[in-house]
Formats: sequence, C-alpha cells, structure tokens
Amino acid sequence: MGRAPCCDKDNVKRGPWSPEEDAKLKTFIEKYGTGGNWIALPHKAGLKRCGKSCRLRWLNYLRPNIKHGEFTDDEDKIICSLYANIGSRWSIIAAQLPGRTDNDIKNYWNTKLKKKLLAMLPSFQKKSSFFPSLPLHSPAPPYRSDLFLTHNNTSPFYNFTNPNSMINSLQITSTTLVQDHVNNIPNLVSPPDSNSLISLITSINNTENNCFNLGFQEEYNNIPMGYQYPTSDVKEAMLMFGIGGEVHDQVSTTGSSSEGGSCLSQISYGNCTKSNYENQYHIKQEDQFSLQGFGDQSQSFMIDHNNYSDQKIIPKRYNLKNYESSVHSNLEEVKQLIGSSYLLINNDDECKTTHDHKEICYHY
DNA sequence: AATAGGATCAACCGCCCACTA
DNA sequence: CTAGTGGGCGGTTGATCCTAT
Repeated sequence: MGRAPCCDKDNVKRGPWSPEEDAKLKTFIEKYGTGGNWIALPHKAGLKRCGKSCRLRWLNYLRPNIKHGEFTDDEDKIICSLYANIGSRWSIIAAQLPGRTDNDIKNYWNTKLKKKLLAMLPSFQKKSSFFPSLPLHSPAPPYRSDLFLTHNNTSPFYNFTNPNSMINSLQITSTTLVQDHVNNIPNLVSPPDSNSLISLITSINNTENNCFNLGFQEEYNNIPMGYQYPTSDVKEAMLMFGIGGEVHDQVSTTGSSSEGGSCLSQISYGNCTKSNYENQYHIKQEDQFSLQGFGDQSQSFMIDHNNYSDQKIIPKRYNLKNYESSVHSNLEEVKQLIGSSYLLINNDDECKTTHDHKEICYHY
C-alpha cells in the first residue's frame, strides 16, 4: 500500500530548473515566505513544479547564504569527524557547516572525500573486507583516552564519560542489546550503574564462528574480569571512540545493508593483546605502544571488519589475566594504520596527557 | 578531433515521522 | 485511535562535464 503522490506527476515539470523558474520561486518566497506549505506554494508562485521540487531547489540552491565551491580543510575535518560519529546523517552534518547543504555534503563525501581518505590509507586496509563502507575518521583532535564506558539505568544506552572533561556523554545508540546482556550477566557482583566504570573489551577476527564478541571489564577482588558476548545481533553499526577537551562524540547508527546478518567493521582504540581464548583479542593498558605526536600518552588502534550472523547471546565470564599473553599478529599492520590515521586525523601537536587509560573502541 | 569512461552534482524517489482532523 | 498529509531525509539516478586515449 503506497501513499498518494504529493502532486500530479503528469502535470508538473521535472528536470533542471530554468533561470525564469528560479526567479519566480525566489521572488515569491522572498515576498511571501513559504507559508509553511510547500505543496501549495508552486501553484501560488505560478510554477508548474512539485512542491517538493520547489523546496529542494530553494533549500539547496536559491536560499540566501548558500556556499558553493570548494570545501576547506576545516570543513573536511568537520565532515569526516561527524561522519565517523554519526554516519550519513547529512542534515545534521550540514547544520554544522553554515552555508552548506546536506545534498552538497553528501555529494562531496561520496565523490571526493571518501576517496581522499581511502587514498591516505595503507594498502592492506583498502581490502574490500575491511571497509564495506567508511568512515574511518576519528573526531577532531585532541584525543584522550581517559574515557569510561558507563551505564545509566534510566537510559537504554551506554555512555562514555570522561570525568575530566566537560563533555561526558557519548551515546551508543545502537547497542541496547549491550544493556540487556549486562543485565543478564551471571554472578555479577553489582550491575554497572551510572557511577561505575567499566571498560570495553572486544574481540576480533572470530570469523570462524562468524560472530563478534563484546564484553566489559570490571574489577572483582582486584582481578580484572571480562564478559564476552557474541553480539551478532548488532544490526546497526556501532562506533565508539574517545575524545577530550571541547569535543564531544557520539556513536554512529549507520547500518550495513548486508543480507543475512550484520556486516560490521571495528576499530578499537586502546591496546590489543591476543588472548588465550581462541581468537579473542583484548585491549589492555599495560600493552600499549606509543604514537608519535601523542606525547606520553600511549594509544593503540585496531581496525577490523567481520561478518556476523544471528545467534543467541551467551554471556561468559573470563579472567582477563588469562588473555594477556601474546601480541596480535597484525599489530604491525595496525601500527601502520595508526600512523596513517594519525597523519590523517591529527594536525595538532598538542594532545594533553591523561592519567588513566581505558579502552576505547568503535565498531561498524 | 572523436570517443569512451569517469567524475560531478542537481534533482528525483520513496520512506519515515510528526502533526492534524 | 486512525488515516491522511506534508515535511524532511538519505539513497539513487541521470544529464552534463571533464579527461585520457
């Protein structure tokens, strides 16, 4: 059951707008405004156009202060940062760029910026398996890793909080399942609440079982404990990473359109060590490697992409100390990636040192 | 100069959501 | 409560321009 068309498509002009039509529309709106009714507007303005077409023409081309032409480097950064955070929410991104339209930004991203970013990546990362889609970009610098993943009982979301930052809300809008899972963690001494600090650990490359594992780490009698969850029912992309200072961050909800299960790529920001648990890679503070330009703040970066199929969530509890054995074999590649990512995303030399490192991950 | 292929971008399509009668 | 409507949005299309051969 479709909906009635907004106009009679046989009796409206389509295609490119003529200068005369532009003038008519512009004159009418400047004189009378839109009247809050785009459908009626073309008739009033003497245009044989669909109301939606008029709206689009006005918003994307005719309205005052529209900026055309080359995007600046600053605009590039903003677009990349926001895309990495919120995905293809072009209208929201456009709202941060005065004079730019969502259509402009969308076109710019699809035709230029995405390629520009890909060109900056090392070849191994360009493999199709890695990126069913971008983004790859982190938020604007400076970066800090003293962010904590916390859970608010009143919210279906987890939040990253940074106790040292004015900005402390990082909603993970696609991971309501995480809450459910944490609520069902067996033997959990005290469920995470808004004050608890739990850090995210992830696993990657579990392609054999076609699943993705996500867990949380907590201290239990001074022993770091982790929970693993096959989260193949994450239908939307999930993205988390850390920031600091004035910048806030949010999680993408951009979904993959792959059939038969989610198609996620994952970028983890922290430390990765190979665990004893098969195919599990955890991020751990003690096993960091430093990045040039980050001062004495050590960070690591890990990118992965997996395909996941539906399966039941079976939380398990593991002692993380058992996982801290060898380093991920792809670490060197990861380092290379970080290097390129760093060049890509970090123009500022300043990056304040922070005391506590926590894991920061983001996923697609 | 001709042509094919790629890049660009304005415009359209169809879906979703909020609002209203 | 429900159906109809319009606005808004993201994805896609196709005409045009550009570039390499």
